[in-house]
Formats: sequence, structure tokens, C-alpha cells
Amino acid sequence: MMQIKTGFEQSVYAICLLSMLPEKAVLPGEALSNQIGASPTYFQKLLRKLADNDLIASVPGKKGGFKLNKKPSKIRIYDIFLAIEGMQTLYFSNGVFNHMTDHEPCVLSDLMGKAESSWKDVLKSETIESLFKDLDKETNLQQFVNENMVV
Amino acid sequence: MMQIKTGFEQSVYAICLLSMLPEKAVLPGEALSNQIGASPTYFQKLLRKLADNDLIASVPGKKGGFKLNKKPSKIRIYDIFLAIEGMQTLYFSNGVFNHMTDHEPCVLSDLMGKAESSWKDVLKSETIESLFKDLDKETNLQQFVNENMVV
DNA sequence: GTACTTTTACTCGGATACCGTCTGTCCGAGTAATTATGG
DNA sequence: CCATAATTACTCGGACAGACGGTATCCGAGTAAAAGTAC
Repeated sequence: MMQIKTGFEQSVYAICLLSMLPEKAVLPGEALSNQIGASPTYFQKLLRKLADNDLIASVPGKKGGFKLNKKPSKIRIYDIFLAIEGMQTLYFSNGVFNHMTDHEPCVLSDLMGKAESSWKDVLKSETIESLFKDLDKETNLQQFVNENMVV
Repeated sequence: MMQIKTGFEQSVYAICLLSMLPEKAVLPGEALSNQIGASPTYFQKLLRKLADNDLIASVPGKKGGFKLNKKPSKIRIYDIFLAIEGMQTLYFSNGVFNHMTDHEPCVLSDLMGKAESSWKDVLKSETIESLFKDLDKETNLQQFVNENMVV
């Protein structure tokens, strides 16, 4: 369907929750996936992608879990997209034009590249902090974090 | 892989070829798919999508085929994208946020919507004419069109 | 030569199959805090 | 009380199954031009 994975939205949400954690505290992956309504084992794989990209830190062992690895102001929505969706572009030329015309580079690829850059610029313009600064932290979200955080 | 279909690039290419047709002439679908290197029967389904969106006109019967239904200056790249990929957005919220916060509308959906608008604006800014105006029409492309067009 | 029929070469639309990706599930291994145990 | 072992609750990572969309293929139906046929 040519659509962004739901895992992206879930990841943004998870990082939003993690941004409400006090220093040194973590949230177990299962608590996160339960809250978000995703399959626990699968969502942990998404969390690992976020960890591999240094957006969050994982703590193994008992009392383990996940926490932010950067300040919310340093985590752009684009970074989350990149971690989940990967680095490949929305449009990838299959060389249909090159196969006919020796015209390099392809004018369509240029246009699609410009469009994609414009798209990414918007995602780079907002961070977790700027996006959720007006989210009332005193709601059940904060309550959930307080009840499920460890140490 | 969250990528635009190859059918999109092929469709742009097909319309580019059709724009080289003289008035009243048509190109059979099989000639187009052969030139583009796509599966003939499947590519005809793409051509039908373009026809359903009034970008091209189809002529049934012997000596039938396809031709443009609008002037190349009136066919935006965005129109082709819409015809092939459909109207749904790149990002569709699964309501993960709404499920927790009564915060409507979702701030993430807003951001993604802005990004998508920006992306689409670029695709709306170019037409088949503007995109291919510097394409040398005297190449083997024009030759192919001349050899395969009907009536 | 004209009227009619047949053939031909297209488009149209449905049914189906293949394949890769996303999602979901299971299982074993590693890690660290807690608890239990033995002196 | 202290050192060590066992348990517990997490993360890590691979293997695998199901669902779905994009691509590909096949077939029959509709359409219109061309070719053939009858008078």
C-alpha cells in the first residue's frame, strides 16, 4: 500500500513515554508494548532498532528496560523514521529511463529526490520535545510511567 | 520496503512516450510495455488506471491503443502518482495516540501531513512538458514512437 | 460494387499464483538483581 | 554474617508462520477495423 509502517507511529509514542521518565529510571519493553497495544515480542525488535541507532539505551538483566539515550530536544522525528524505516529512499529509480536514453542523471529521479528532501526537512524540523511540549504531562500517561518504571 | 511502486516510474515513462505522438495517432499497450520492459498484461492494468483518471484515452478495437487525453503541460507528475498509487496518504495514523490521550487531532498526524503536503507540492510543480522539455526528441525514442504508432 | 459475414488485433476485467515485506509468535541464550543456601 | 549458588526478570537474536500488497500470467468478453464472401 506504499505506506509508512505502523511501527513508526508506535516508536514515536514509545519515545514520548520514555521522555517522561525520571533520570536513571527505565521502562520494561513489555510495559511499553502493552501500553501502545502492540505485540510485545515484535515491538521489542523495534525497540532494538531504536537502540541500535542510539536513540534509546537498553539495560539488560533484572530491573532492566529502556530509557532515552539523548535529550528529547536532540531526538528528531526524522531520526525515528530513519531507525525504523531504514535509510532507503521513498523513490528508487529502476532505471527505466536510463535503459532508453543515455540521459544521466534521470530527470524524474531528480524531481523525486527534491520532493523527498522537502519531506524529510519537515521531519527534521521537529523533535520529541518540540512536538510534545504542550502535551499535558499530568494525564494518565505520566501516571502509567510512574507506575511501571523501575528504579 | 515502504517504497513507491516501480509502476509509477513506468507510467511516467509511458506518458512521456505518448507525448511524442502526433495528433490522432495511438500506441498499442503491448508496444509500450515492450519498450518499457514491463510485463505486458500487468502494465495494461496500469494504463487502465491512467485512463480511469482521464490522463490518457484508450481506443478499443483494431488499430486501437492509447494516447494522451490532455496536453503535456496539463499533466502533473502528481497526477500520475495519484492515478497509480491512489489517494491514500503516506502516513496513516493507527490511532495509537488517541487511544491514550484525548488529544485530538494527533500532533504527529499534523506533522506528517505537513511533510506530505510539502512532498506533494514538489510533484505538483512539474508537468510532463516541463520535466521533459530538454529531452532530445530526435533520439531513438522518437524513432520508436514513429515505428509503432497506429494511424 | 455493395451488403453481409468472418477474421484479426486491439482494450477490458476477473481469477489466480508468486514473492517479498510487515507483523506476530516461539524459543534459547545472555545479563544482572534478588533470593536462597551453607559455613 | 558472609560467600556462593540458584532463581527471577529482564534484553538479545535467530527461526519461522501468517497476512497482505505488488507483480505477473492466463482466460474470456467486448470493440472496431480489415479481409473475405455472396449476389
